Amino acid sequence: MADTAEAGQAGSGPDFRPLYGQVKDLLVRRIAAGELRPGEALPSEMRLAAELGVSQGTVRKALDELAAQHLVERRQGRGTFVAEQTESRALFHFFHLFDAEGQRGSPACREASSKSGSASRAEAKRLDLAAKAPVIRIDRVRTLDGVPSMVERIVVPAGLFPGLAEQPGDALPNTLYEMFQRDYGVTVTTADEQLRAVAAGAADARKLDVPEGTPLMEIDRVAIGIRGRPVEWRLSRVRTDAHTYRVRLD
Amino acid sequence: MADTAEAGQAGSGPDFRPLYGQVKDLLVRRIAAGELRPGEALPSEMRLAAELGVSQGTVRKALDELAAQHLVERRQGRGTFVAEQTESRALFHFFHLFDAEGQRGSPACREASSKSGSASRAEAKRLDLAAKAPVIRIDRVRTLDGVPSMVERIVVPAGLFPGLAEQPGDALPNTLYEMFQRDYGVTVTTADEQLRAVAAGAADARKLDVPEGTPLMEIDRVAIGIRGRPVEWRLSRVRTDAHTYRVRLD
DNA sequence: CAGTGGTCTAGACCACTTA
DNA sequence: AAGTGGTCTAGACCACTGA
Repeated sequence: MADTAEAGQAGSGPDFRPLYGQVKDLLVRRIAAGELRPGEALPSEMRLAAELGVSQGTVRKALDELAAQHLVERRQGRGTFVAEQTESRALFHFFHLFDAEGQRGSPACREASSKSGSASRAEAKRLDLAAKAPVIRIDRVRTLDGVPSMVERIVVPAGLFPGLAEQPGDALPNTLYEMFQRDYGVTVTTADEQLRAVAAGAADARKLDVPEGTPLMEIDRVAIGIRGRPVEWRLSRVRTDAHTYRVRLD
Repeated sequence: MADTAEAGQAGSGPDFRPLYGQVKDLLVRRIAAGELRPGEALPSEMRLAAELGVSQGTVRKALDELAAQHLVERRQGRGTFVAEQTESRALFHFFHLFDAEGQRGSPACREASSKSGSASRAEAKRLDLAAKAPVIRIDRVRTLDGVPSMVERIVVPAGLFPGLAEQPGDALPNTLYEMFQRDYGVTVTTADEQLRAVAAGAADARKLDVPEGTPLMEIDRVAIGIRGRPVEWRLSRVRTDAHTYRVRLD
């Protein structure tokens, strides 16, 4: 950092990274390593600038971009804080089912069970694991506004969640990502989803109380952690008679 | 603008808007009014700063935010340009169907027809029009990689697209948004989509060459123009046996 | 009241593009 | 060579927060 700072400007070279980008990387590494914990305040802009030997404007640009990625939150007059996975934040970013009036569906949990196992080929591929690596599988049914509306199969690498397999299924909270962060230091930052329409199989039909063959929306999600690696694979099948999946494109 | 600039800082008041926000608004108005046309270069940062009596840094912040919204494009060494709706841009932002290998499906058009009419209640509501306002309806079947895969009903306010109704349906291009902007000065900036799983009806089944009752994904989209008003309602039903709808969440 | 982030300014050097 | 956006700096005043 200092070398570039002494030059006083952008510098050059093939693999050059702007100063504010280097500041960003440094802060991301500190957060990912747990030196800065969720909810904790970062040093102020002035302090960071002094520590790193760059100007306040450069630190500001780095922090602004981290805030845009929801990795930190800035609060005027208070400071900059490592983002915390709250239930409302998790729902806002990762739960997109709304009822006809545009109200976010409020999910609850039912019939959850978790088991240990070793990764199938599909699981290993999705989670970027070695063949037969240990995984934990969670099956559950979720209700929306009281009606059984989703069946979910969740698969996570056992290595990231030591002890999770021993939890009884019904002890699992409704929004897992909050627990992932609080109890295991695993922060979900992004997710890739693939949606398709499928026909309800016999098991789906029974759990969701619909006729076999009913069209369901299948949501195939891989959640990515702060280090850029997959941390969860989730396959959901959803009734869309009372709720729709909403996206804003721009 | 000048009054705030003279003060030299943020200012105050209940409905205060930062200087860079005012610059943004001004530029958006100029683009929306057609004073700055798609593809055209904006004045340079220095020129804008001089014209508006603000510093270059303030103009820069405004332009950076407009670039983040894809309203302008910045090219180092060349200038800042009003964003143009190209086919690849339209597909990138508004077409989210990918095949199993992760390649974007390449859509083509078939059996397009367009007719004038007056808005139904649902159409008037979606498009924020008066009851029975004149609309143009386009029906078409689209293929993905050669296979008939989508049926679409597109509805637009006739007032925004004078003369469009007289176009024969098969003269319509594959990506409409490019034509909306080039021929009618209507720029689509964002869209709200609602997705659900539905069963193919008799007409769907015939057009898509699938059995009646096959699960299809229905995409209900309202496209919003640069002035913030709805400019198109599009209802699509899609086969998702070979393609999936992909979203990245963060 | 001191400390924080939010806004604004002025000026510098750089890399890139075009001519 | 001239002009553009990209980066970086230094310093100012502001609104907001909490002790």
